[in-house]
Amino acid sequence: MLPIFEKYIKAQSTSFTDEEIRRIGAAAIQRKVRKKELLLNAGEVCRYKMFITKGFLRTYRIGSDGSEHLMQFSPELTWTTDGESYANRNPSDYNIDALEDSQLLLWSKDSFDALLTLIPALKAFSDQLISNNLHSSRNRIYKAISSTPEEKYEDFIRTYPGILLRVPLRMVASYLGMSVKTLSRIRQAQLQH
Amino acid sequence: MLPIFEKYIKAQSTSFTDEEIRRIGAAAIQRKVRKKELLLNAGEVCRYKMFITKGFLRTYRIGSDGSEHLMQFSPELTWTTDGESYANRNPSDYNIDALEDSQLLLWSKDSFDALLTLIPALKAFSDQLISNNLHSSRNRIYKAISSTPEEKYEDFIRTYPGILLRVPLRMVASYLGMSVKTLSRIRQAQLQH
DNA sequence: TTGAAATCGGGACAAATGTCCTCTTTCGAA
DNA sequence: TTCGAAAGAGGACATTTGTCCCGATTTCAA
Repeated sequence: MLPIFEKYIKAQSTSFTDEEIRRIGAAAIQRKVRKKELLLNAGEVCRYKMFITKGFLRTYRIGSDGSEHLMQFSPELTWTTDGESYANRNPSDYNIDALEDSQLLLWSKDSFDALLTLIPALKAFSDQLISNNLHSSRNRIYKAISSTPEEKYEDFIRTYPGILLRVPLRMVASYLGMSVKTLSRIRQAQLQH
Repeated sequence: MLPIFEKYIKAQSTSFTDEEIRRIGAAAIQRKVRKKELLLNAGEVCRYKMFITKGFLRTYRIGSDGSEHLMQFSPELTWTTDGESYANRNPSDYNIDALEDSQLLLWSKDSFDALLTLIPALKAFSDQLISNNLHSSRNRIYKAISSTPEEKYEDFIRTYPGILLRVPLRMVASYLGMSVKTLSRIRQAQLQH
């Protein structure tokens, strides 16, 4: 798993020395999970920042009526955590589980914080990830309040090509905030062309 | 304006020395704007971080069909900018204008960046603001994909009491991603209780 | 002060969306 | 392999939501 992570880091930023990359990787816990395995249970504190070297995770929340609402897809070579719970050691509102057998690197807050002070380039990289995250969250809000279901679906397949092939439609519908029925109607209408 | 800002900063964080607060304030440009005045025009680069000492701003985006979509309300004692445009000096997709006569403090990226390196407490404070922003954005996404219009409205008046009294209903409807008609129906139904 | 524009509620109607159901196919665990 | 569960399409129907009107009131700028 570490070679995958190292290759990813080098592709993302040229600011790291090889020694720094080695230290970051050395601080990680390696973990393999099977499909459907739970990595974070709502109510628990999210103790780790996670990097997915292989596989596919999702982050979702259970509504008061018991329904699942999918907040995030996390394919390989992306990061995930509940930042709020991780930073403040609060119980999380979210669940994270594996949609496919996956391989992960985990950093506890203590060890990651130590790396951040030790390696300024990591702090800059982490800030950049947060900034990107904020930007894409704003875009998602904009689409959620401004687009029709058709537009949301088209935007989804444009922005995340490939995800559609890996997850059930009901998860895409949940992510987009519409019923499976609406999504399947849209797809049916598009077959007419 | 500066005394208001200084009082705000002291209330938010005890990590600043008086001298640091003075320097931060000294780097700001003071600006007064009249209601309806435009502070950022879509297509322009957002050159400033803004702090509202008095008044009320909004951030919105114009859809391809010409409709306004309200992304953010910014009352007094809050910050606003288009972070994406500000950080990368890209043309912005957003407009920012004044909903009331307002008084602002503006920092250009160059002068704010200088402050960030000079004053570590400011970097920590700024990181905290971004973290809060990301957290509330996630919550807004969750509500957008999981709540009925009624729930969105009730959550809005719970989360932002007071805003409803200061802005036209159509802006609240736009912020929540529903038509004015739907919002007015919900309000009508609530009068029955 | 006055006239134009904006706000907001309401009615009527059409369109979109959700729920509930069935049926078929696929998937997954024993 | 086999059996039960999940996925996904589709029909029927009710509900919700949006659009297009109108009219009364308020707001704003000349």
